[in-house]
Amino acid sequence: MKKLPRSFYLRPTITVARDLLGKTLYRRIGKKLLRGIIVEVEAYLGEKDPASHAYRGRTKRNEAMFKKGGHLYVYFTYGMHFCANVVTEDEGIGHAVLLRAIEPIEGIHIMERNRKMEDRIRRVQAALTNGPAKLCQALGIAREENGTDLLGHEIFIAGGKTVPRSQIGISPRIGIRNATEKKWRFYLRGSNFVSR
DNA sequence: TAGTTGATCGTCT
DNA sequence: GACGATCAACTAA
Repeated sequence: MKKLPRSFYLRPTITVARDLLGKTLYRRIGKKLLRGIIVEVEAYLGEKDPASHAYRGRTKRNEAMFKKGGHLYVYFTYGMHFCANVVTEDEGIGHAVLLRAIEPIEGIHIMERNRKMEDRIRRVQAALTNGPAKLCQALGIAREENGTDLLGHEIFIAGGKTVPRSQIGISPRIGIRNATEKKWRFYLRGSNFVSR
């Protein structure tokens, strides 16, 4: 499976968000390779978007959002969680796509360990990665991964199944308080691994 | 099943 | 000093 080229990420953010559905997200940790299908994302359009971290321009925190498309923006929130975004469009433009959920494919045992589920009561497999912070924990993505180039070898995205238009669901984003909320959340219809 | 709350801290006001 | 692109545990019914 071939890595998506830089040009994939340099396109309009909404387009990239939709096209990321069905693609395969890879995470290499040492010799171990984790893998999952992207099933849910949200677009954040920087200066045009009051809900975006980049709405008020560049700060130390959102610096990575302004990198060239194809980098990773990881932020820390609620005092305990990390969330990962795929940076889109050209350098200097603060747009990104939040990865909200994946369907685990490979390295599931390692994901369970990362999520510290070992000694817990058996859970549905979806609980492993069906939320932006869960996904990061399962894949071992944290502060150090902020700014990672997705054309590198640690974290990257490659082609997956092609998703027919009819399989893509659209809805308002989750956890946004702004009244001007747009329908910028995209997910795979019928997937059991989408967040609630 | 729905609704509420505690955890916990970096960032921006 | 307030609060958040969240989650899990808890309560009530």
